[in-house]
Amino acid sequence: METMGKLRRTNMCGDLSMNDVNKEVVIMGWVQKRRSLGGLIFADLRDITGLVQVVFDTDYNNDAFEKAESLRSEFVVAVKGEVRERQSKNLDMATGEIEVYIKELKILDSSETPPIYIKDNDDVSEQMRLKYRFLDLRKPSMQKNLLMRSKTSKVIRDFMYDNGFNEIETPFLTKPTPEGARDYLVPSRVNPGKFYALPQSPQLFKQLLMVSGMNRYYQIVRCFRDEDLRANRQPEFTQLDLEMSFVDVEDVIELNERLIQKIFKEVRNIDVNLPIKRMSYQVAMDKYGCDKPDLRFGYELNNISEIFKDTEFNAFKSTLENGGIIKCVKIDGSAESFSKKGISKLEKFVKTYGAKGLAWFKFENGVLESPISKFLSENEINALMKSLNIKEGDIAFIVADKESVVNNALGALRIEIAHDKNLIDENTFEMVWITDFPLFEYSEEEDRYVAKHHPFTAPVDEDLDKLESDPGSCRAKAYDIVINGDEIGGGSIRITNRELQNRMFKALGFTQEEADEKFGFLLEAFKYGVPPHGGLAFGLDRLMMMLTNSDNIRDVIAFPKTQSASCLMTEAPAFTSDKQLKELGINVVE
RNA sequence: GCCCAAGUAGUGUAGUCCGGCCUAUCAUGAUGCCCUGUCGAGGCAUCGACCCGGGUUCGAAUCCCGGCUUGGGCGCCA
Repeated sequence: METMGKLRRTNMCGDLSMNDVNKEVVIMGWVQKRRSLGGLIFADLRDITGLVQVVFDTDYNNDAFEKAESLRSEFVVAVKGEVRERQSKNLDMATGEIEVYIKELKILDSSETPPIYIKDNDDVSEQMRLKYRFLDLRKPSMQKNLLMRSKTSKVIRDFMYDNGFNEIETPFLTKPTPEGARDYLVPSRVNPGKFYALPQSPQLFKQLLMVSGMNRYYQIVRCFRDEDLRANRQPEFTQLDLEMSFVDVEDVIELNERLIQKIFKEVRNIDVNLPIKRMSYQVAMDKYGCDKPDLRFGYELNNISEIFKDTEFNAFKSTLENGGIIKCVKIDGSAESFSKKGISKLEKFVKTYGAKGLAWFKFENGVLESPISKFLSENEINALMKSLNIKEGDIAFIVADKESVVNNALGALRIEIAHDKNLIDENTFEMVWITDFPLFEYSEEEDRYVAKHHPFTAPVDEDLDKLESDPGSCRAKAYDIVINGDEIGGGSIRITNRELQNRMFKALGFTQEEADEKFGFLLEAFKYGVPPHGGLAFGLDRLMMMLTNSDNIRDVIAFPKTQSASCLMTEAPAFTSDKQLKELGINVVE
């Protein structure tokens, strides 16, 4: 192998163009592909900017040609040569109008045959990609994603700086949290038996920074949650976390809209019109069955409980008697595309969300078809047809169950059908703020109210009185930004009054002692003058999925974890030595 | 914790339902040779694989049981 010697790059591969013809250039990079024609060798040279064809010609420079015969894929080389206009241009290639005739070749490193191809859309398994991530990241699409992520961070930092935010770091070694996701724990060597937790978010620290008078804080920060993974969930992920003093809901939303607008403009050259639309939590649940509606298509849900209030049909009757509801989603004019087999697949689909079944009505060739029509009265059928405005070719799917199951199942079904029917345009971005979240939700498992957002979220002013009397109907000063059915960010105005915070803890079922033990430092800080404040956190990884049109979070993270939270490249997590465990005061299991 | 899908040369696959004709298909790759306008280069030759463990059977890539790994989903994710 050789060194670069005195050679230094004058140009990047992908930047060369007709403007460089006849110039002498030095470029360096990886051999994408060598094509030998005997006395003439072509090679595509790759660096982060792209590919350029280099030519080794016996008639031009025989020394370079002879060395080039040993070149193989992924060898690292430095070449000096002359840019020439091509005889036959390759218009599929960004630099296809030119090529570089090589007069000096230095082979800086060789390479074994790579276990995966270095090209996009290579069909290689996720397992191989992750094990050889350093090679996977050589692919243009992955480099493009990571560069876009880098640019997004820069746009964010510029915006935050220009708007008076201060970037302040908060600890990674912090205190286990009682509510919320499972913590990743870190044993303390000098405090045997005690543990730090990695932060699920810097929530309390950023609030304390407001108490400190830092006015506006932000951080692009890693957060950790020891929960099961999904296509858009990693155990460690990155948030743009921000907090502002002396603000209410409108101020936070207004600032963040401008940030979103700027990101989409500068990163993707997409115009986002402000203000972004708003929707209350209640409306979102009623119409879309979830608090992160995908608004790129219709298929709204309809509550049809009223129609069946006196029904004799047992399945509906008992549902209503037990406090459940009946909702449906109507699919316009495509009844014929739903075969019996297709419908039974959808039924199986909704069952994964807890629905007991999926009823349907199909109106085709003037005939109403339904597996349950014989159980319903003519009045009920007519009322249903009328209220849903069912026309020729329509089909409606119905789920009857308790409200959460109905919303869950039909909310997912409308998305599933939209996907099946290819209704979703990947290049549109439908954004919506979801507001007026409930402050609490009831946890059957714990038999108490838990915070819907988190325990530091302020109730809306009008609902303050109901904190004790009717917690279930209290709304929160909380808001989520949803893009294309994905929750991209969320936040709230915080409680800044010690008394109110104590009432909140009480409503959540904490005793004073528990509250003091878990959040004493916050309550202590609240004794000393707290400005009104609130903020928001964006899931940066999910935002990058949007911006890069990725359907998987791993494609926007350089070194992600697998579904079982391991890293196939480093083989983390790993067993450690008994010595290390003993030092940490952890009993060694024999 | 649960459900679903997958695991065959370096890589991607066919074969698996219905066991034997599998000495396992094809593509790509790698290696060597030929070739001065290729760019999905071409031609000739060669190389290379049934996830692990157990079982059924005369016989298992194929059937059964257990496990591991990867992906998707439910629960979970304040």
